[in-house]
Amino acid sequence: MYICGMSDKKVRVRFAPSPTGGLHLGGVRTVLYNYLFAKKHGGDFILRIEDTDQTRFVPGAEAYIFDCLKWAGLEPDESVQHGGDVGPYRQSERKELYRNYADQLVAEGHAYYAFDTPEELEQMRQQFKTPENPTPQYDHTIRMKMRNSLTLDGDTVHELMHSDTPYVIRIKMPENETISFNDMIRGEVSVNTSLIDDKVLLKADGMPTYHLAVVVDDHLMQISHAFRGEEWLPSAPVHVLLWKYLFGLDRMPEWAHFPLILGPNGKLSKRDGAQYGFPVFAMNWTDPKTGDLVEGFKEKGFLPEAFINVLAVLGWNDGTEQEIFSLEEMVEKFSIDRVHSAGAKFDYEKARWFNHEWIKRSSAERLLPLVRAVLTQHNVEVNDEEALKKVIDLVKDRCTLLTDFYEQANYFFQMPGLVDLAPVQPKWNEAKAVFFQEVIRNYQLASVWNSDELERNFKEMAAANQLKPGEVMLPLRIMLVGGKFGPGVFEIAEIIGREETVKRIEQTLKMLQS
RNA sequence: GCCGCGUUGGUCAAGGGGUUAAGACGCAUCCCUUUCACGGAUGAAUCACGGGUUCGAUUCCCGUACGCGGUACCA
Repeated sequence: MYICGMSDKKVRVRFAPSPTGGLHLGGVRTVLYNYLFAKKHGGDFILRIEDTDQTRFVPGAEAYIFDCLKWAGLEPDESVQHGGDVGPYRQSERKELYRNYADQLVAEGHAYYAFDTPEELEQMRQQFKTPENPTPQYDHTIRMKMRNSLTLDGDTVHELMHSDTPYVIRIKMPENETISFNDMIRGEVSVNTSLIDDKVLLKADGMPTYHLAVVVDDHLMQISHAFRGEEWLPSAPVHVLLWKYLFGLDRMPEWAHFPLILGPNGKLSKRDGAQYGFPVFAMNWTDPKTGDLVEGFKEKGFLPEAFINVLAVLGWNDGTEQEIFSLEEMVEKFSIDRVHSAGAKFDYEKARWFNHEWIKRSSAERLLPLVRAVLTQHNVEVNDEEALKKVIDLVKDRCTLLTDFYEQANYFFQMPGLVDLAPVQPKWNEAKAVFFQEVIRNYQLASVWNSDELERNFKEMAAANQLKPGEVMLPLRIMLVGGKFGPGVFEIAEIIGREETVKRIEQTLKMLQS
């Protein structure tokens, strides 16, 4: 899907939008680790997005990816999409380039032209299919039985190529050679070439496959480090071979393959999110084809700081007990050899915990615009910014997601929508009603309006009425908040003010009377 | 099927020949709090299995099992 590399202290991320669109956890983490590595080594972070496969390209995906990364705080220093110092970057604009290298490989005997139609390939797979080998590959054992420039005579090949016959260029995998390379995370990895098929390098439409493109681009763009997901490990030997044939192994970048992020049942998928009720994409994504909306972490109420923190720690740690890292700290402490080699299961509960931690640690200032947006979404308009800040400080400890701020803060700015009388009603009596009438009178006359004073007065009155504070505290809370939650009642009263406090007590009193 | 990569509590994980095998999430109990949280304390729970090597293996080696990935004119 993507790969990253550094050259001249510039990290470039090759990024092809996935066919389903959406930017999932694994994708963001790959970018994050690349970003951290780049920054750690004092480089610039340059993002390059490609239209690698136009037939599958999802409209809008490109802008969406930039939006996600911007939200996550991984904004590129420079985004190169069309020009740039080693551009062009769009695969379609580099078509000739790839073609030349592919032809060079053919000329040097490392690749060949293949004319087999999709039907013929399918036929081949059926024909050679056995219980031991359910998916026959186009490899050294069967390539001499197919229609290609190795089996056809020169004239036929020439004729086919100059007629309209579609053809591809395939790599000619050597027999029984061991390809080994060093992975920065896993150490030496080796594979026998006999086990790998003759991968297509150039498709019938003239576009390169990932295998050819990645090698050519990394060379031309002077990439020194290539980091990508573990799903690429099996095809790495093909890339190594291509490097050997085309540019020399000594110029090959260093490799690192990151572990996969797993869902509750294996590889994390979009379905897991739907099934288990947690997001898998960074931000909301609507599939333009199906119209399906997949909820993102942002919209779910995650702080970007928490989001990247979760991701960073899912497969990496600095060796200490520290778990909460800011982006800056991660840059400082990140090292590729502390990245794990084993896949990690994503734990949504722990992700929520990280968010809770970040909310608790964030200033009211930082949270202000986000909380205001949540409230606005629920049609709660807040004019007094200072009051909102106070409220945020008061309730942030009990918010796991940003969206929780609605429930926890809305009653500071409007009458509680629903007042839950159930906890109060059974034990309600005339004595309490009388007491609250007195509270109203007292509060209306109170000379000072602050929580300490209100609490003192309240308790004195309770004592005078021979009521235990516990008996009347809960009713007061229900009156002001509407439910059994929230910070101290008197602090709430202080913030919402005399008029509003009295009004709420009166209203609830009426409801309890009837 | 074949190939590759993995395997420390339910999950994320530290450690890497001799440790009481850290810590975190979650869970349980208690304390604090006249609400809900926060906070604090305590607890249950782990080296996949079998063989080596070694005085000693969770750690090194080999098998097995399991998981994941790959096996496309997708990336």
